Amino acid sequence: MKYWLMKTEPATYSWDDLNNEPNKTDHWDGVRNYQARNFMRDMKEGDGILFYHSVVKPPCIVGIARVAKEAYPDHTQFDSGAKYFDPKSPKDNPRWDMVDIQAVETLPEPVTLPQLRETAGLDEMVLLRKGSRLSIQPVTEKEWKIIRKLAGLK
DNA sequence: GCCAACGTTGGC
DNA sequence: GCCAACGTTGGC
Repeated sequence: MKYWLMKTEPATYSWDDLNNEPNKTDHWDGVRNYQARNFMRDMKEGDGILFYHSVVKPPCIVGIARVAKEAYPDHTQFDSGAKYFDPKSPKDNPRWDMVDIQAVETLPEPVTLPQLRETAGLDEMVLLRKGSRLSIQPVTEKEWKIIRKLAGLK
C-alpha cells in the first residue's frame, strides 16, 4: 500500500465536490504532466490519498481519499472541445490517464502548508521542496502517519 | 498581482 | 541535441 498527495484548486474541483454524498467515487482527469501521470500509473486500488487545496489561503490538506480504480485512459484528451484536449495523443496509445478516487474522511482540522513546514519529520516531503509544482506526489508512510496525527486522526 | 521555478515547444 | 521563448503553477 502506497500513499499519495493530490493537488487541486478548489475553484475548479474541491473536496466538497468529491465528498458531497457518502462514498462517492469520482474520476481525476486533466493531468497533463508526465511525471504526475507516471505516479498515477503506479497507484493501486486502496492506496491512501491526501487531498490538497492549492491557491487558497492558506493552502491546506482537507481530506483523506482512496484510490478506487487504477489508471485508465483519460477520455478528455480526445475531446476537441475540452480544455485538456491533446491533438497529438495517439488514439491507439493514449498519452494521458486518469484514476478514480473515493472520499474516505474529512479532516477534523485541515492541515495547512505553514503547519507542515514547521512540523518535524516532514523535511523531505515532496510538497515542501522548493519549486515543487507536481500535482500528484508520493507520500511516505512516515509522513502519512504524522499528517494524520496533525489532523486529529489516529 | 508578482514572479521564481519548471515543463514544453520548435527552430536551428 | 541545444536552448531561447513561451506558458503554467502556485506560494507569497
